[in-house]
Amino acid sequence: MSSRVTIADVARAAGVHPSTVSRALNPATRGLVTQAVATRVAEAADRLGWRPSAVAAGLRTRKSRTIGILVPDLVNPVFPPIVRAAEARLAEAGYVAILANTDMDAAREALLIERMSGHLVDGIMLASAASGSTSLDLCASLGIPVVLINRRLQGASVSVVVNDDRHGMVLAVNHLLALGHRRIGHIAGPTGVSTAADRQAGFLAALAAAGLATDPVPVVAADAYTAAAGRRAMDQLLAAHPCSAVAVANDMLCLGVYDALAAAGLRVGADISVTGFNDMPFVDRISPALTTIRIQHAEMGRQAAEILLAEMAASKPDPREIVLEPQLVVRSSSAPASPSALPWLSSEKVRI
Amino acid sequence: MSSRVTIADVARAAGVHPSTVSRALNPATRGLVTQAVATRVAEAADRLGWRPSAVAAGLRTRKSRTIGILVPDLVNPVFPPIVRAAEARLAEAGYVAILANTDMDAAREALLIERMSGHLVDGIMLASAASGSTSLDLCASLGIPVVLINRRLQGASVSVVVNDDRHGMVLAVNHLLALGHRRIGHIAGPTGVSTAADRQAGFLAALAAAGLATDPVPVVAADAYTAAAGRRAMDQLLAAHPCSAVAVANDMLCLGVYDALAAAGLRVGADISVTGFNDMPFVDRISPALTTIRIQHAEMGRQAAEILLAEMAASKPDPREIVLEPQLVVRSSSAPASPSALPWLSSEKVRI
DNA sequence: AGCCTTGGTGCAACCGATTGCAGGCCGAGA
DNA sequence: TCTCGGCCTGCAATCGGTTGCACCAAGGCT
Repeated sequence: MSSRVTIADVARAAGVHPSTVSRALNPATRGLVTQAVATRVAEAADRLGWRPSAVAAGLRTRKSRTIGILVPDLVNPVFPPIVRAAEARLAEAGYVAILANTDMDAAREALLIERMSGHLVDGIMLASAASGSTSLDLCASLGIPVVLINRRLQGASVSVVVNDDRHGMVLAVNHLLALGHRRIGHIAGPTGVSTAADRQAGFLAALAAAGLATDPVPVVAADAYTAAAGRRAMDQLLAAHPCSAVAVANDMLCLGVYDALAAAGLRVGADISVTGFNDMPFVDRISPALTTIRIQHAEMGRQAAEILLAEMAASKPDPREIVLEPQLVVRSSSAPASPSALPWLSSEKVRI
Repeated sequence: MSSRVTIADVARAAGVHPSTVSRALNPATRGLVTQAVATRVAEAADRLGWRPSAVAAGLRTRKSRTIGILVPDLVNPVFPPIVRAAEARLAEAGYVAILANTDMDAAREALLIERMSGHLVDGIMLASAASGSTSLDLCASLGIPVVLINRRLQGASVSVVVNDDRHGMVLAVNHLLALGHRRIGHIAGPTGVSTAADRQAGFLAALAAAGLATDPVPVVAADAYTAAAGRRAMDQLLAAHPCSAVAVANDMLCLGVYDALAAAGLRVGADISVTGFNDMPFVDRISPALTTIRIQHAEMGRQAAEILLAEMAASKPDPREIVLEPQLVVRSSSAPASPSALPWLSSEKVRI
């Protein structure tokens, strides 16, 4: 009971050598032994209740069938679907996932990577890597394949799975344009983050394509992807750039944007239109329901797992880049622009 | 570069035997070697860039400094805070967490547990164990300490960390009573789940304590903790038990309850009051903001980790039961009962 | 018939750290 | 000065599979 059943026990029971048991029990090497022996061994194994020791095998093979997943903060609703899907795909392939939260702390991240390396993880999925992070170098020096999720990183020669953030924002802005809006503001994400940069680029490109002036640039950058930052940014935008619609870089920011607009006495979806980005859970339940850009979160996790599995099987690095297409989801926070409904916009003229 | 630095390399560099290196590098055994040797070894170790191999150590010690966390579905917003807090506490103690989703599938759960056992997990945290599951027996036979989170299990002799569900529901009902409601319904969770049973018990107890009749019992059980199930249950409740307030067993159910009430033309927080349970993220953002019972999710994860750490250190099982206190959070979905605002309640009389 | 190939199995080293046991050295007590 | 005990350190076995290599038997080929 207390002592584990080993292949030596199985070997004794089946009357063969331990190495034969190993070969018979491992699907990859089963072909090396006679069919008859294989079945005899298999039967002895489960009669004795043998269970493979991933640890022992890992020590010898230097592979643990384990992969590490690093997210900044699992409580951020963006990550659970990613982790979920990745874990599902990995489990299918016989892998287990080690999860850890980095809290966006570089030192902590490095520590976690080293610890995971001690557990011989075969690969690491890095979600929302911070720019300027040395984690990639660390993984490289440890010889661990990496795949970045959600955020791209400058000049990184590793595989990435990201959303087409630029195009997503173009979809949002075009939607607002189609509703007749001409004065559209943008609340950007924190600087140094690829999602923020790409979405802002999409915003400007869409305005330019529509022939709308972007001088002064009606953009305010939030300092984090949080509701509080969204509120502050929207307050600034209201003061600096009167507009009838605002394309926001992130759903979480929108919560704060809603607050700022409510405080300013503006009705979202009536006096002013708002679009978000991510389609995180429950934004269809807030009031008014948020028009936003849906990201294929689960698909991101799945693809990342797929890439890592391929990369671990292959011997060469061969970094790939998967860009997933986002989708516009129209709800009630965006509505046609109607000049009469926007008295605050004409305040300048009124003053004359 | 490719070959890992081992204690043998360090031993050579420091001019001592590998076993001495092991003792010098392991904090627990450092006292066995001379101070001078310890520092010489430590210095050689980090000059060479030695990193401990948890796998090799684990093979020998039969401890992996790894624990498994099993949740039904990470996407359910209840779990991320639990997992997050547990992982944080475990990381502090030098452990890593293996996460897996069971999908409420018993076979899958068993497979995952066996796989984790192969990775020599030192303990397992089981969130929302299904009743009638054999997982506990499996863990026992594998000799793995377990702690249950969120849901209790009948006659299980393992540690648990749960919320005081009964008391939480009493808080909700008392709140509704204080608002003047006398006809209060209950939408219960799926049968066989401890949270559902305990909350329903709390509901009935609170009504009884207030001297209100519970015959017929104004309860409808949802068949799952989902919005869709909530909607169906509310439709049934509306048909069977006219009431001015409904205490719902779970926030997710409330989303469906809101839908059902909207479809029936009833305004939540005006025509009818609703209370939820869990205080999951963003229910303060839905319209109307949900009055609910806050559970200490993070604390649950932290305590579970704490128990597991203690249990692994000790040699005896000593199962503990931690019951955390919930808290009423009043928002806009609950309001004073005013007969005039509830014409639909008096429909029977109107018909006369 | 003799030789070579091929398939199947056994042998033993190996992955990297841990630990019980033995032995050496040194200081203290007789 | 001799002995005993304690403190360090070295030795080697061990954890449980994996795998390169050797070996053997059987079958095919000339």
